[in-house]
Amino acid sequence: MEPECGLALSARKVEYLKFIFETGGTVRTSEIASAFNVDPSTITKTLAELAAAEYIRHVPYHGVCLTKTGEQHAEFLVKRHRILSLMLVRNGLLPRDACNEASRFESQVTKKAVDRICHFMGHPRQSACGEITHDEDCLERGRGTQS
Amino acid sequence: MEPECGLALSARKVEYLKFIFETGGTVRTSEIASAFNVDPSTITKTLAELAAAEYIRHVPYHGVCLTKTGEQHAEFLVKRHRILSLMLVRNGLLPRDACNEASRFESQVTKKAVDRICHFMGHPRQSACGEITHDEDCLERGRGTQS
DNA sequence: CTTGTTTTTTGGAGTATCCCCAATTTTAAA
DNA sequence: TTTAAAATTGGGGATACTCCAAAAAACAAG
Repeated sequence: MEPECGLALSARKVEYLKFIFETGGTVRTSEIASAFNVDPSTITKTLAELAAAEYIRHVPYHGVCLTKTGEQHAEFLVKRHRILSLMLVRNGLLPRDACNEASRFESQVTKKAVDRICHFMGHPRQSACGEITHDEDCLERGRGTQS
Repeated sequence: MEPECGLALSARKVEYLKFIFETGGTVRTSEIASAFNVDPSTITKTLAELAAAEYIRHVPYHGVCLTKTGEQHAEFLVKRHRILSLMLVRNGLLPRDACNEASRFESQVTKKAVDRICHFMGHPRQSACGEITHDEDCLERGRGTQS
């Protein structure tokens, strides 16, 4: 695994991908556009990039859905957000603020770091903004493995 | 105080400003360029922007030094880095990794959040990467003040 | 005090990531 | 089948980075 694993997507793309994941199924351009208050044409362009990277399948004029890869990655993105939010809450922030701060910086935090924080916190199931599910990687990591 | 206080500078500018602060006195373009492994012309341009924002004074062909504002801000930047690094160490990361992760995302963390984390951690004097000094704002914040 | 080396700056250009508007295309409902 | 809504395309702009080549300034040595 590359050391910078988890930094492939920009902050904005992370937000869009999480939104698609959480909405579920086929998501329309207009849904994303209004959720983030940006012009639909901006969404179309970003979706094209996410599709090129094979995170989503885009049927023009109909909407997008996650690929298998996209879904796995989105699971990580959501977990990362929740682990970081929880860490902030456990370090003195209000849930709402924790969530906002995390959204701003989470795209810059590696998977390795998230797994270690997760392990340190005892693989919690509940965050400030939703449930946390744990993958194999995460459950293994953190004890002796400094890689 | 604006809610987004602390987000004025890009990640790169934060790094440059911290470097100028930590080097101290008058810093030359070439010093910054070699420290970050970028072309000197890139530094000249960024310094022009930092000078326009009045964080530094730039005497062409001679170097830059911090303004009063720049120095105060740099103190905050260094403290933010150290508080976040320390939080990561206290949440399971190795000091080196904590420092690297923090450098990547710190530019997106508000002063408000830093003050609360700092308060929560008991205004520590020592981080993974240096001493921490505390300002008035920080010592006041966090108890009841949710602003 | 002038030549030659080093440092810095200027000007030009490219990439990436955002964003919006206007016009066109497609879909879907009346 | 006409028409309104949704989506896309094409064009353009902003910010934040980056580098290279050429000009300018500084400085040291002779």
